[in-house]
Amino acid sequence: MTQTDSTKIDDFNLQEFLPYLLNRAAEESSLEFQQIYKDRYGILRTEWRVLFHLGNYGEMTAKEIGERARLHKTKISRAVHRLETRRYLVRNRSETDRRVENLILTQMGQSVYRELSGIAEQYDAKLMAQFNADEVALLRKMLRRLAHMD
Amino acid sequence: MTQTDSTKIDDFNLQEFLPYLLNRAAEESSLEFQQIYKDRYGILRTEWRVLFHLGNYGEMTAKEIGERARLHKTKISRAVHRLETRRYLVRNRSETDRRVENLILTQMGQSVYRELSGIAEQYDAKLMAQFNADEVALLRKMLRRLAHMD
DNA sequence: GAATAATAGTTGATTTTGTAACTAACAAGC
DNA sequence: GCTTGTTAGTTACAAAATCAACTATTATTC
Repeated sequence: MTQTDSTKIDDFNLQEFLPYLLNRAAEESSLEFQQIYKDRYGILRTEWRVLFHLGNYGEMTAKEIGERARLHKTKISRAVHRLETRRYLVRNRSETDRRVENLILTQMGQSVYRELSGIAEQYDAKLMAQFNADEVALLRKMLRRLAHMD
Repeated sequence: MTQTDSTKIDDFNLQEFLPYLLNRAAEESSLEFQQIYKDRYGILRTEWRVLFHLGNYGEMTAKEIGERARLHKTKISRAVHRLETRRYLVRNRSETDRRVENLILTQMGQSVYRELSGIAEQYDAKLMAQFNADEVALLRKMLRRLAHMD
């Protein structure tokens, strides 16, 4: 099927459409890493995000994680429940506001986080290796801007 | 929660981790556009991808779409079914191989595609406007590489 | 300080996805 | 030309995501 096919409608080029490119790159670049935490620890994408937020930033509440990771509270709630069941974290109800619970990684959770963040670092290095340092720095900057993380 | 918090475990920085950045940027940059095709035409992400492949490349089989868009055949099958129900496309069984069906956008499908691709183009322009042309060209190139699209 | 509104988090119903097993058609080997 | 293997696409069942309604607690307002 070529560009000159009679059924081609307009001049829009999907291959250049930024949201599509971003999604394809995100899917592709996550695939391998995703497989590792799924196969090895049986955790899902959302659980990975929660685990990494706690490991990376330390003790937080569900709400704080939701804001930082841009995850909906129901997703967080279920992810926290599963991580708790696996004994990767414990909840600590706030003394000052009994609605709030502080989430804390257990020894086991920390150990899983450390192992996975090590693998993540290696994986990241491998991805970056195909570009030069300036390019990677610019890429990160642009992605942070697009993600409203700056 | 700061970096110096006692519960912080290591030196890994989530904000710099490429797969995470790519996912966040992809989610964020798709959100607004996604809302449009969802609210206006009631179609899902996978259906959007199938529709755009057919609109952009012309008549194709489910298998070809799957390869190009990196979508699993069950996803395609269901998306095609729904697009067919909405009368956005028709199936045309191949004469030479009765297993294969060529997928063709109807007038209605083409019209929806044209409207959405127009919106997509505007949206893309808006996203790019926050960077200069060189930066955008490099970003696209790097994303295509990461997505194995080159 | 009682009534109302707002917030943190959970639960349930529905939709969507993922995995595997399936059907139908074609291809290859003998 | 019949058995075996492969391919295109579908379907069934389980797992996960989404959305709205819910509980419990705190904040606000009169």
